[in-house]
Amino acid sequence: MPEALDRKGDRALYLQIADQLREQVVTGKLAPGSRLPSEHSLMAAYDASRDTVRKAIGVLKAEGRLDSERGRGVTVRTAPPVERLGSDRLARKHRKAGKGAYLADLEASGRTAEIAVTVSTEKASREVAARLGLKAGERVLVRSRRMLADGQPLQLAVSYLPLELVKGTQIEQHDTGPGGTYARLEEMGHRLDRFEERVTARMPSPDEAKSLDLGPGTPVILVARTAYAVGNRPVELCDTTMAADRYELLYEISAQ
Amino acid sequence: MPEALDRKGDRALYLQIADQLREQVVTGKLAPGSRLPSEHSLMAAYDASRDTVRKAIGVLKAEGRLDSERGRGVTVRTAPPVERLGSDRLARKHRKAGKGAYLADLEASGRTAEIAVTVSTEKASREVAARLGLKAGERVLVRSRRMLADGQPLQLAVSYLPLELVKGTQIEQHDTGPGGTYARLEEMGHRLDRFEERVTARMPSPDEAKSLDLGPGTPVILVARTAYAVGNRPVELCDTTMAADRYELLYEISAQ
DNA sequence: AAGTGGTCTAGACCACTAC
DNA sequence: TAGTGGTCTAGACCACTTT
Repeated sequence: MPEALDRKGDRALYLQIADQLREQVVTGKLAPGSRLPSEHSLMAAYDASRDTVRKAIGVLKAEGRLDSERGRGVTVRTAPPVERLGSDRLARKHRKAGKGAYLADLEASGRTAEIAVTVSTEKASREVAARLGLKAGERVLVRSRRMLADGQPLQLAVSYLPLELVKGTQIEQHDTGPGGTYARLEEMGHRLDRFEERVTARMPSPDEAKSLDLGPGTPVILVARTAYAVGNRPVELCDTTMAADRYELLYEISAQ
Repeated sequence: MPEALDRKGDRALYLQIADQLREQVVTGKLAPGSRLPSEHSLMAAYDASRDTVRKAIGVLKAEGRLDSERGRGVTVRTAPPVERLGSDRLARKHRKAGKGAYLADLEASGRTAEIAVTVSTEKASREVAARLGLKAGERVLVRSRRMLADGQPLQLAVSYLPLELVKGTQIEQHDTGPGGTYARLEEMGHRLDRFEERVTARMPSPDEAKSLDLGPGTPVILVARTAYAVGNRPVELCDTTMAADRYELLYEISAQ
């Protein structure tokens, strides 16, 4: 089955083996969910040492193509279902009456959704202060959320609001009520005008990987949102960390 | 310097070493650009084998925190400059007269920019046909670009346009002229209405890593854009692949 | 009990960089 | 030339899953 390896050339043995395995994965010859031959078989098939075979497998794990489990073997990773997150999710008219948009959308698609919330206050870091237009050291309300769908974690979100703005309001509670934080802000007279989202991606820290249950080779998408009230005052930040293989963000842009 | 390792516990030695090195990197005790002790020194410091030390370093390379070069040593990766890509880059009024927006923006910031373009025609794949509202097998014009700034590759972009729409126009040329493809389309009567961008991220293929000159542990951001003319007809696709550590996308969203 | 992947060691040779 | 990281091997023990 394996093609011949070039043992004299420049390209490392383990990279050549990785190339051959990758080829079989991307062409579907090794179907998603199927098992690879054991390390022992691959050693024999390629006449290579165990370390060399393991290194080849490690390359494909780092690319997010393979998973391995002790005692079970190495399998081709299956693509998880993808959430499409439209930019209209922030529109006023889409603010769900009953629960937050996250819960409503997911349960509409027939899945169980959970959110774990912790609320606290702290002094604004230099970065948070700058983004909210506060003086460093002013206090902010911090709402941390971990969202799950069907038991699987999908995203982590941390919101920051000027404490002076939200003290004594329902935004300090675990449940911010129908329509969520944004609905409460508007009721208080802070009519929202626009949102700004900055998007990038990177590899997760071990903590993030654990709490999002990320496989190796899975990056995270970072969305840093600022909500501006009419008059251009920033009233909320929301930094979201999501599993890149489980999300697709959709933005509409006018040509004007 | 190194703290004691737990040689009995559950956590693997190489992970404990990785933890200690990571701590030094994130706190800045090991500054960006600085060199780590050699593998030999680390072996002695931690009383571990070379493979174990190398595995610890490998963990941090996969996280995008360290780089290594044969003969030179292991260094803390320095953050590259970040391009901010605003969604207003697509607005009609921002269409630069002289050259494409990419070149104009970069040279305005005092850097040298290059684009390598190849143009061809091919039969639309099932996916491209679906996105462009064509029948599978209809021909499309394919424009592939590789953009560099100061010699460093920043992004790869592939555009697809219905051939029937652009046959015999300047869009088939390497240089599409002032204002680029979108300006030509509008001159031809296809007034643009809106763009849709779908954003996600994943680890690069080896080919992508090579042509974007990506270090290990650096994901790519994928932006799949569809340009719609008035009347909701899709007239162009543009799929962009960019180095995640060199880009930040900025979107403005109305609260309405 | 047998088979799987996970960790760790020791040693060898090589290619590259810096001096 | 000395020192660095890159590759490859061989063998050992362990933790876990499957049968």
